[in-house]
Amino acid sequence: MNKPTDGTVGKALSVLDEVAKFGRPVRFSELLAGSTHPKASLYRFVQTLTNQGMLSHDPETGTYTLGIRLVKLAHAAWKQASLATVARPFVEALSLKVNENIHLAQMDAGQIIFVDKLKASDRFETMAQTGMVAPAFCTGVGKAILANMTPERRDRALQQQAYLAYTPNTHSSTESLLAELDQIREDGVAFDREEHETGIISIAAPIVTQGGRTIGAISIASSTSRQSLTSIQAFRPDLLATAHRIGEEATNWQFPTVT
Amino acid sequence: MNKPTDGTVGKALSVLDEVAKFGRPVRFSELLAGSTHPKASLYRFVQTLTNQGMLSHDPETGTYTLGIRLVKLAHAAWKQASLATVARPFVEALSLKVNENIHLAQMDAGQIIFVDKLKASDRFETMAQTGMVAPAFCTGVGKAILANMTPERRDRALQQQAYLAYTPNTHSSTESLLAELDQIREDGVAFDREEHETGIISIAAPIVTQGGRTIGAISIASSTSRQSLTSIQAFRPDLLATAHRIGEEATNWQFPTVT
DNA sequence: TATGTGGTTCCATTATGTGAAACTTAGTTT
DNA sequence: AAACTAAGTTTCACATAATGGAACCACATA
Repeated sequence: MNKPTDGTVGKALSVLDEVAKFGRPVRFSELLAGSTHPKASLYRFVQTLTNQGMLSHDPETGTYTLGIRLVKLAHAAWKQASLATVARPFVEALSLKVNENIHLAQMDAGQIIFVDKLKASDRFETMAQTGMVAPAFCTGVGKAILANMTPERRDRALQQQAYLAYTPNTHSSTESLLAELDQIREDGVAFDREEHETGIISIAAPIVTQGGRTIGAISIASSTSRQSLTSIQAFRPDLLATAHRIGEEATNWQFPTVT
Repeated sequence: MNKPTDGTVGKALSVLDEVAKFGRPVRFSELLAGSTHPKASLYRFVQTLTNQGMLSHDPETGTYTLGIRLVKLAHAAWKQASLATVARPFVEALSLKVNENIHLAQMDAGQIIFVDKLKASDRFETMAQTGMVAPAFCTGVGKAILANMTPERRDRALQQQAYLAYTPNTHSSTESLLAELDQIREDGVAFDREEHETGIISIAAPIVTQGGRTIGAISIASSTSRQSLTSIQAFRPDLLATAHRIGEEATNWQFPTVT
């Protein structure tokens, strides 16, 4: 579960994950309980992180939460790092055209991270979702990415899957998943057949640079009450076109050679 | 400029800021140029951060960007840490009622960080803005917070102001600022009189817990073409009411005592 | 006043980070 | 093709900075 922990920095950063895992303000002792580090060491980590602004300490309640510096950094990350910025116009266009929810995702440590989510309907809900994580093996975007990664990376990612049975349709082993991945690679798109959440389906396509690197995926998601696995097939051309355009754009989006 | 750098962790984290500052994918040598660390040390930091997912390395171009792990963490931060989550319903309500842009901000290291921004008009632009930073001394939210901090914190924050003249109306010294802060504290609301950006004005109120701690600010922002410094006075009651409600809510929002 | 629990500090030990310098590519010039 | 250059990577002896057991403090509750 814990990364092999490289160096002091690694250990300190892992504390951030611990805090994140709680999802609420957390006492030092609670952290200590779930931690492998001895008291004094953990204490120092928390101290350091706090006056670095990565954690914030509420003296009134004696609790820690993730710090706002993270929000600041993430904003920069979101803007510079990735897909999201480059893809925005295309995603918006697609959202308006098909009038369904669009998800844009990248992979990290075998997990899917949503870097953008546009809801067709609700005006406000949009933001709160960026940064959410989901398992790769049972989501459309996840499978689309897995199917198109380099074999080494895929193997590593597959190691990290947990195969929880979220719904009756969820894959339960690497074997069945691998079979589908082959088929997805051939077909060009992946489907979420209510594998992560009952009633939610999606059609997803990988985003590939012209150099052939898979850098993310985009999906059109809907509910079984609005669409069916058959009807969402209709989105295929628009989805693939959009994914392709984003891939192109991402390729050219190298930083302007300043020298 | 650099924080007093506590420990190895501090140094490593400062590298993240460096990368963020560029706002685009960055070469190792570029980082080295702007860094105080010797080559080998910086190299190790970058290595560590990279395989921690805090940076990401594009082997094709040999550049580094901020990693997605930050986005993941920031999501958690945004949800658990702060204001934003608690304040959401109130902010939305206010946004709908006054039909102007609402900003929600917190303070970090003398800077304003926007933790939520709701645009009255544009349906999409909302997200991209969370995490943005702005100077405290020339924004409505900034002054509202400064005016209501504890003296020690305020002094520290004032040290960190740069007093750039963004517009003709921008404060240029601590003295003039302090005078206004007194008046703001008395009045209860702060105004941005085109001090940060010409044509943009706002009315802001601090968010204070029942324990008396100022934890952020909320503002209604508009353009001089839509509103005037006089007309936005009309928002005062709604703004104050909302700020007060959020303050109350934040006070009670201690984590459920689990033990 | 005792007893316990969560939080903070000490300090001798040693593991870890340090950085000058050497090396390895890859790209450019003579 | 050889000679140069610049960017990135590895090495290694050294000293700083992290470590963690244990003692200590503050504040509850009995």
